[in-house]
Amino acid sequence: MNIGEVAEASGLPAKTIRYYEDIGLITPHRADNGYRMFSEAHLHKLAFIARARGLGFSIEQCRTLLALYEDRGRASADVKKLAETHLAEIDAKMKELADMRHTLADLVHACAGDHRPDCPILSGLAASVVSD
Amino acid sequence: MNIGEVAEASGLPAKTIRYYEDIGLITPHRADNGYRMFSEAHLHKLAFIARARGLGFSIEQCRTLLALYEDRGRASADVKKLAETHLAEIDAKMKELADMRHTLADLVHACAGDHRPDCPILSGLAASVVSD
DNA sequence: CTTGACCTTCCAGTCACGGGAAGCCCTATG
DNA sequence: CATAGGGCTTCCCGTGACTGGAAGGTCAAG
Repeated sequence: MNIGEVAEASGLPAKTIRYYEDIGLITPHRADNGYRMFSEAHLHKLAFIARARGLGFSIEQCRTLLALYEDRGRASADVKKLAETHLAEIDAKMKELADMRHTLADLVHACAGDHRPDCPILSGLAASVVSD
Repeated sequence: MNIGEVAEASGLPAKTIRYYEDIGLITPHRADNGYRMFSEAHLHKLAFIARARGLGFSIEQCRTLLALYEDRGRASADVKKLAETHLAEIDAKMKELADMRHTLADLVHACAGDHRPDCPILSGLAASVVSD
């Protein structure tokens, strides 16, 4: 398969697939004309990566996941550990966002949102400092 | 004040403050020796930016917020609108993370996490494709 | 006079791509 | 057989918001 076909089949843009080759995630063969040639196994890997990325794993985490996937002697504990690490990252981000959301929602709630200039959102951002 | 002092006082790294000058968010004066000289008003602005960034506003949103802040004739509706836009962005990100978290937590839950190689996490990422 | 802390500019790297240019390859059609 | 189109190639730049580091000027203390 050419890159266009695997792009279609995997859902990844061709640009992204080339990038993945650049950083050594996949190594397609080359036809005589220089075109990349992908096997079913390559497509399989790309789909794997696409799903892992979709779950928010970083490229380096995907690299590790792929290595574990291809290692028939892996321990599922290693995979689980990586996934739990990522889960913790997600939780941390969610908490950060929730904190932001909380503060911001309060400010938005307090703001009249009319034609007048006084605005609790701006006051909140300016915080304790008085004037300038 | 020198950059070190405003960095300390605003909580922003000196590097970041120089960057903010680069992109035109602040324009400190210069002493004869070339050092940046910050006034109280500059510090005030930096603290404002730091808080807005802390709430997740982008640099460009901060630029707009600053302009509104300094416009005595602004309408609070404009500020509120920007804040609500950002609130919606936060909600979108939270939903994305929640979806990821949900799927990932299911996979993690299903994984024994022992010395054996069979792993639902990897199977889940490999999804419908059979083998290679 | 030297040391060390501070300041300056500039360049490169981060992460994970995306846009676009310049040019080769292949197929179909007139 | 020429050409038009679509697909493929490489290469380089840009994104956001910084961060790290090198090379060098400045200042106050001892």
